[in-house]
Amino acid sequence: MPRLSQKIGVYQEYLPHLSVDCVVFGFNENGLKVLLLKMKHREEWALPGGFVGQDETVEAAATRVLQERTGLEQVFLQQFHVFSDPNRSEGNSASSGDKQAAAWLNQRFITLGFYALVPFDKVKPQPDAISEACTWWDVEAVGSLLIDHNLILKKALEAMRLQLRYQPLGLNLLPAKFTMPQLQKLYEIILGQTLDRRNFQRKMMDYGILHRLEERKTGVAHKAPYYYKFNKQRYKQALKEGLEGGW
Amino acid sequence: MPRLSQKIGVYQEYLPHLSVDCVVFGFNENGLKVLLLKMKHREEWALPGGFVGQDETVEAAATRVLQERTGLEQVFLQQFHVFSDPNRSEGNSASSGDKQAAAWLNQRFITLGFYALVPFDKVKPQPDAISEACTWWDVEAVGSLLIDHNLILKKALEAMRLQLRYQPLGLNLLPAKFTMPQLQKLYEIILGQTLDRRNFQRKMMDYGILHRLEERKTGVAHKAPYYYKFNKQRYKQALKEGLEGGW
DNA sequence: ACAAAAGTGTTTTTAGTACACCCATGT
DNA sequence: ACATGGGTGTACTAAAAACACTTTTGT
Repeated sequence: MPRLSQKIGVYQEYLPHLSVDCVVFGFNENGLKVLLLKMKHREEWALPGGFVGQDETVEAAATRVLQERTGLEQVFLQQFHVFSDPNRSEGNSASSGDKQAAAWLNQRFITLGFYALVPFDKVKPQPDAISEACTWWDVEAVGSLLIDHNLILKKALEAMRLQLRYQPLGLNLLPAKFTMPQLQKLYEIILGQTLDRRNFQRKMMDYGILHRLEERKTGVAHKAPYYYKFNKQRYKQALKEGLEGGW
Repeated sequence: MPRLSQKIGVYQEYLPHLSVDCVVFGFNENGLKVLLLKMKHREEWALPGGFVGQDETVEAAATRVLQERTGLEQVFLQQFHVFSDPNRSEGNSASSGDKQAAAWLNQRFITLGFYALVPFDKVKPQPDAISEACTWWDVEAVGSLLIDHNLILKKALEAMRLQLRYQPLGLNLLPAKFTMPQLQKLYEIILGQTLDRRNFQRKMMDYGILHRLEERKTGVAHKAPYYYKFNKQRYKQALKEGLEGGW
């Protein structure tokens, strides 16, 4: 394990040995998506990540990473696990022309896993300096990722599913106005099971976190569904106090 | 914020800026207890904590801390939150005769919160080098703790309560043989509410994680309760797969 | 014998599931 | 007009909560 002299170029502004990795979930008609980066000179894709400033909270660091990759200021962020296997980056030594960068990147890193729920359409994916691409991937279609990022993704999904049991979800994944079938599809995809349309609607309405608009969706075949909005006050209250009942 | 030269005496074996704090819960007749340390030259009590070895997982670090403070090898440990406010140790500069120690302790620390569930009677509380006492405190009677340790304790309780909704609990807090009223009291204390004795018993038995012994408690007034044991196989299975129903 | 605590059983209520019916819209 | 998807209501079922009764033991 290489030891690290703390002051190496621009990296001195960060805490050594510590990184954040963000599992950014988005949602569109085709399912649940996750934002991935294609590193230069590498086959694998990776989760967007970054480091923690000397004077920054880990949440702020994750928010900053998210802002840089998605352009979004306000995101729903959730810590879910710390990954600290000393060999987690095994066989992934960074080889860069920049010696400082290589020294920094070859440290042992303990990474803090965050997951984020973001509105798919509002995201403008931006690669970072060491990446050549940044795009959405269908969660089902994700291949082999950098180091332990597959594990991090798996844990993020588990954490999100668990959270869905007792917290509302959707405010940060759906547009401001959305239809009930959209919301249902989101739940089905996250939970990995189909749900009864009619029971779903009733249960959601019973939670009291939704408000139905007069407006209906236009330009659709068949009966036009209503639009709904979240009642943000009740939604936030439910985030704190929890919902009852599971799926 | 003081910068840190990494190599300072014995501390070079640890990762800088990173600590673990353990909220160790125990349980006896009088309620839920938490293990606290009284620091030398300080008024406040503190959670047992430590640092992460250069080549150690954070779980191993927490386990090591637990082993040192309680003598226990096998403990139930759970990551629950990362505390990273840059000002969390505000007004708590360490003043030690040992300059190296002071420099180390005055770094900014991001701390990883763990909670542990341990068998109260089996614990032999051991103060560490910088503490003058290590004892159990009733969770309800805990006063003002060092830096943000009150917050860490509060979050640990919340995390434990949440986990109780979908996971079994008690194997690591109760003796091998225990009575149903004991188990119920544990649940009541953790949940902060009273439960119906009869419904509780039925629900617990329906989970299928308990096995009733022939033996009954002796030397008690009134009708003697049976002893129960956990079925460890089913218990561990339930830990993974979850229990249904909340409280 | 009686008060207190424990074990077992039943009723009531609530929440979850399954399903039937009607409505609206584009083809 | 009809196929498809959306909205509403009702019956059925399982689980949770409330409650009654009996048993045991020390005083």
